[in-house]
Amino acid sequence: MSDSMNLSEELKKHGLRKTSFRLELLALFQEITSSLSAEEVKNRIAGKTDKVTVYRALDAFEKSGLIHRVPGKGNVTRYALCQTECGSDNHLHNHAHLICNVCTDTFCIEDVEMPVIRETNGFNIQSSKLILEGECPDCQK
Amino acid sequence: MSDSMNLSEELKKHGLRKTSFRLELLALFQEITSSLSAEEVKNRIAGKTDKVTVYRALDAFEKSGLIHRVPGKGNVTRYALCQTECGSDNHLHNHAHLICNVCTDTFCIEDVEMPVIRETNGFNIQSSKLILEGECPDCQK
DNA sequence: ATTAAAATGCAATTAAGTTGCGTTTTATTT
DNA sequence: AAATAAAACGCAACTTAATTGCATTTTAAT
Repeated sequence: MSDSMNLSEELKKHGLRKTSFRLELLALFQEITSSLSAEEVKNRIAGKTDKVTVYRALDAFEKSGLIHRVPGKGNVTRYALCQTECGSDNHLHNHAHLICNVCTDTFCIEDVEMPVIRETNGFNIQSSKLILEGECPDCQK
Repeated sequence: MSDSMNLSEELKKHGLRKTSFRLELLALFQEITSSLSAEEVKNRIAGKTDKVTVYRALDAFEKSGLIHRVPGKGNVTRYALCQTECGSDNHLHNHAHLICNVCTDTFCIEDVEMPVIRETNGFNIQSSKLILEGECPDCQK
């Protein structure tokens, strides 16, 4: 999405209402380069917000095409901002993900070429993810 | 692992004791072509086995190199038999996974070529997974 | 100013997985 | 075959992530 569009317009465009929490949430996703779990969101938002509100906002953001789920370590759901223009209908994320084995953060990257597979072993393939696990620059130091 | 080796020998080779539950568990993994969650294991084992026993057996099987974690839908851990010869030290699974969007089962496949990436964006990569989501042959019908 | 839908907060609940601990079973040694 | 130590098991309780129901508040449109 364009940088010229502000947070309120961005929410509105995706059919979401402008509340102080959701403005802060969108700003948070825009400023990070990686991804966030519900708990991390809760910890990074100023003021006390109920966890249910966080979960519901993440659901709403995902459904409306603002953020998408990314793979991660452990059984916690992580989300990252959609780099491409997504909507509730088109929401495709065939890109690579880098997971750091040390800090467990997940980064989306668009510049690693994805293998294109439409069919294999009788499966018809609708989407692909490439997951690369290793050490992120910060954790190598 | 060779088919000529029976279940007891297989367990012993991996430093695990022969119990009726673990024999049944190993047989179960050998007969399925896809993967299992802890709950699915519990449901498919004859007789009542405590869930803690299932979780501990899955941990032990994984650590000893009999099974490995596979990616799946939702936040549940799934396991599949190791196709290659694994041990507690060497336990590498850089292969592709097929996840069915309908039945949510995950299949490991060795015949899809994996991209080889050693380094990107400052990350050094230690392992790779390719996840292909679509519809399995059974669910297409 | 009115109003309906959306968003929030609180309490309670579910689901997956874990921990502690006492008992049973296995495999090894005598 | 008996003794023994480690491994495996079962039960109860607990933790963590996420969900549901419901009443209240806020937003945006009329």
